[in-house]
Amino acid sequence: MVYIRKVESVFEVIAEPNRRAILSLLVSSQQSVGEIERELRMSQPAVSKHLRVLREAGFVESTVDAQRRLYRLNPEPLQELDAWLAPFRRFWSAHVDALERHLDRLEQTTPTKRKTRKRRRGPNREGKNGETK
Amino acid sequence: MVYIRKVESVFEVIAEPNRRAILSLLVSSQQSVGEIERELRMSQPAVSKHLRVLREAGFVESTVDAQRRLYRLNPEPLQELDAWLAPFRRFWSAHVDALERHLDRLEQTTPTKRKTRKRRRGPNREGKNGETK
DNA sequence: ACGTTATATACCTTGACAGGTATATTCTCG
DNA sequence: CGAGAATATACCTGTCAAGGTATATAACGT
Repeated sequence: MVYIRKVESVFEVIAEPNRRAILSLLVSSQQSVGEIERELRMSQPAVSKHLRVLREAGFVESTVDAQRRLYRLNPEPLQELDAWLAPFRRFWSAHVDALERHLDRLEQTTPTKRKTRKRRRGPNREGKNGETK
Repeated sequence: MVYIRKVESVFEVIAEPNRRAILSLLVSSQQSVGEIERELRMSQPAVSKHLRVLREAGFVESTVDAQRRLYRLNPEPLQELDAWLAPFRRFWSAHVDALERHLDRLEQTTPTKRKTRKRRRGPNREGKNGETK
């Protein structure tokens, strides 16, 4: 029975609601297992198991503090997710632009009160940083 | 037998690799089921089932073209995901900044060649749009 | 050294999901 | 109308993940 090391993808890891809760908790500060257990009202083994998954996928790191383990966030996997989103961001900005052009045309042909129409914003966020992974 | 409408979370939907592949395919243009089937080399029922999940979760919409159904992307669920990422982005930008400050201090105390050190960038992207969702 | 606290792991059970095959449905065209 | 194309659905099955209980491991304080 050859053991295949199960490398869970970023997506599978964050598919689990409790794991997302843990991540959201850690975004403000590091926490011990017991603290997570209490704040999220999960059983201790459950917390430990989710932390293991998160750790093996690189979402969190831990340091030892006597009997406690302090877990803290590691951004890389979520940055990967962010990178994955890039093409879709381009997609939806393109669509917002199209909609705006459409509204602009409507406005031109239908000269109504001509009140508030938000100004177009610059070259659509996610500037040249991010995305390059 | 009361049917509970299973509303899959954005995260569960994109946890499936084939579904992500479909989304990536649709980002460039709309496609029929048959086209997706061929391009991704999946069975037709598999494609239909994934499309059903994607449709019910709002990731895609379809229009009828004779016997075909053309599926196209709908950005909202992915925008939700983008919004979920916001706090974590703040987290990792903060850390990049901390790292830079650290490096700056190192540089000060160790006056070496003093060559290229990138300038700090402004208030960390994802300007006041997005996120408010 | 001992009891206690904190965390990890083993084992088991249950439920969900993804894929396959077969079939239903719907449209087109001759 | 009938054959065939395109898509959806039903049913079945294997796999796997998540949670629970019990237990192991390790470090603390006395």
